[in-house]
Amino acid sequence: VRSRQKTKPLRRPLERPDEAAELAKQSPRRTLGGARMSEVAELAGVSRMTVSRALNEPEKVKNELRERVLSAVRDLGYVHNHLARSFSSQRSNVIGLVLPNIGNSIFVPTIKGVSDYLRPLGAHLMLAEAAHNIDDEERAVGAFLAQRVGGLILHSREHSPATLRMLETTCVPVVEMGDLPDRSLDMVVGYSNFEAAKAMTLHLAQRGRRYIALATLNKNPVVTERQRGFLAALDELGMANKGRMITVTRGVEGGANAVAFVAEQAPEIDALFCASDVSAVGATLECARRKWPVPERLAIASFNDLEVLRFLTPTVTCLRLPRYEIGQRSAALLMARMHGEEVPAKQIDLGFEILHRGST
Amino acid sequence: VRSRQKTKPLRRPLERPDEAAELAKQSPRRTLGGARMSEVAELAGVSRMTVSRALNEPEKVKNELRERVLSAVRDLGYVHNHLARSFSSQRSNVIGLVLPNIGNSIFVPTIKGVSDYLRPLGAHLMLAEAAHNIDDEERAVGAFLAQRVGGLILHSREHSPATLRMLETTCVPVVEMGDLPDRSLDMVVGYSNFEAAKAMTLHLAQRGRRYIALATLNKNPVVTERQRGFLAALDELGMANKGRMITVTRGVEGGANAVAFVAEQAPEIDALFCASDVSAVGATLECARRKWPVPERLAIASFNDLEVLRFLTPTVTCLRLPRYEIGQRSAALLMARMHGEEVPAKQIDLGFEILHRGST
DNA sequence: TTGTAAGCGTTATCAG
DNA sequence: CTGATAACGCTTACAA
Repeated sequence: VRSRQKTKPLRRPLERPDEAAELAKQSPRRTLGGARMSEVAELAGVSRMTVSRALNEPEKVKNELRERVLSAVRDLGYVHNHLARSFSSQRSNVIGLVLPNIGNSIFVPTIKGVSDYLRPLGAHLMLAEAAHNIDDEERAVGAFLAQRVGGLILHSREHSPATLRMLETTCVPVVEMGDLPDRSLDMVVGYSNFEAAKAMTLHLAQRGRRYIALATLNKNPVVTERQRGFLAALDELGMANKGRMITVTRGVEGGANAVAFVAEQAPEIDALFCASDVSAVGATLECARRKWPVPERLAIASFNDLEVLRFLTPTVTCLRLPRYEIGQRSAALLMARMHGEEVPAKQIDLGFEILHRGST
Repeated sequence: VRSRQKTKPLRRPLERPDEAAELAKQSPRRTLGGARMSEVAELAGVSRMTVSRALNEPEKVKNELRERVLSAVRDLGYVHNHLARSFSSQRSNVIGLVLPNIGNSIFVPTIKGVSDYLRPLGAHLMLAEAAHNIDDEERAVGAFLAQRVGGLILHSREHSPATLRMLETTCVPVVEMGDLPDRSLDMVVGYSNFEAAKAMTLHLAQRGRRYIALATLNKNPVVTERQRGFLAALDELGMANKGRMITVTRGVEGGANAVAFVAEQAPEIDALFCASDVSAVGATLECARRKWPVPERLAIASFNDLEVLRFLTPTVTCLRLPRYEIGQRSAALLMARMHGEEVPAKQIDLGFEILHRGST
């Protein structure tokens, strides 16, 4: 509780020392914080603007004054109010990241990539979830725009008309993480699910596999692209009628079930391409349980590069996807835009790599 | 670009239609967004306050007016400015979560728990990383306080003096996620690493294991507690001289190395308690590679309940830790505090559970 | 139930 | 390089 001097304080200062506690109980808690910039200015014997400059553009303030300001900041334990700054400057250093599912570890490297890029720039990250559906995304985007974030990263390809309208009218820079090539809002960073799936399918064929199965989750845009890539590869190989697509549930279990399906319903299949999160782990372990030699009886390939895959027996071939880099580059593009820089490429394809290992 | 009416506009409106683009190039991009509340008010033929009420406390506005306001909001594509709201009301609906390492999937359920709790309340989540060190935490906390978050969740036990001071002077509600019991800043949610480690060690002894090794990462407060629990159990069993503590590197590899260590340096060991992230996976796979029967040659227990553990051969015994619940409860406590509610328990022990499976 | 005026703490702008 | 002042867009407090 600090004393203020105002001619006519509408929000009067507290009179009694215990009044603070009472107030806190009555009304929602406040984010007051400690000293204000004007108090720092007073203590340092300068104007608020000099304090503001000393904090934001130190080089524009003479050494002596800057020292005095910074020491006043320390003495008062002043914490620069970025909320007021954003409000006043109409410019925010917070960005919003919308992910399909915060609970999916697959996105961890991406979040980390974003976070690592933002930190040294003094920017901050807000996280929201849009459970793989357009309306949730609309809510998340709306909430972020309400918070007046300086930029947005969306991990999705589809947006509701209302989302598009909001994005358009607010002119907030947006980066989409997603499949490439893509008709984009503005900037996109990602890799091609089509090309990646195709490349891995070709790899399996090249390793002598004749009957390849693709295991995916229920249809969604990403799954569709991977299926297209898979089919395109088979087509190119003249093996169109030898492919099979199966749908699995999420998790390790899904992969195990896929192997069970092969055993029971489609014994001709000699390669399983697991294009859904951790299913390759389940598939490999299930083969071990059934004492199926991998890759002789069933070759296994994974879409996602999980650390465990390197430690299974046999080690599992997978795609290395640029998940961390996607986070980094998205953040970089966004920050560049937010600082008004020219952004050269509008679509950045970060590619992928096949890590050939024991399972194929 | 919208027109404004001011008697003396310091920040003058744009005159030419292409001026916006020019401005955007010169100066950092702005978060302007579309219409303002006063424009909504004008269109609806009411005062700003009525718009504000219609948005924040709809029940306090007569039906007809509310309809008119909401329809004006739609027509203008107005997005409520929470930045200005927070600034004006000195109250924020954003909370900050500081994690030791955003890149560690272990924290995913916790983030998800926080996020799931906040979403229906219309609150938002900012994420920061404090690479297991006190100075980084200080920076993260400082940044969050600068953003005037309404509350803070810290995943750590130790704080720098400057952090403590900031927290104290700003009076922001804080929840710590961490070890229990703990001398806390304010509120703590977690489980006891000591008790969990002790319980699992007792379990291993009960399963007939005589020489138990504990594999941990390099010393940190959590590791220390787990080691204490391990030693306490051995002590209680009169097996104090039969225990062994080994340090491993992060990742699957660490667990594999632990098994190699047992094979080469300490063959008497018949149980390995992996108290560091995914090391139990590595240990189990390495035993398979060496054709060591588990649990006969080496029993394996894990501290963390990873999904894969249920699918390895044998399935791996582990602790179920309340990671998701910790996120939820932390958020719940924090929101309660932020709304000025009485918070009954200051320390919430969410306990743990031993999931007894094939590896022991 | 609705409206009026002051105020939140900073920065943009312009003058010195 | 520094300072005075208005403005940012909303909410609080109070009056009608």
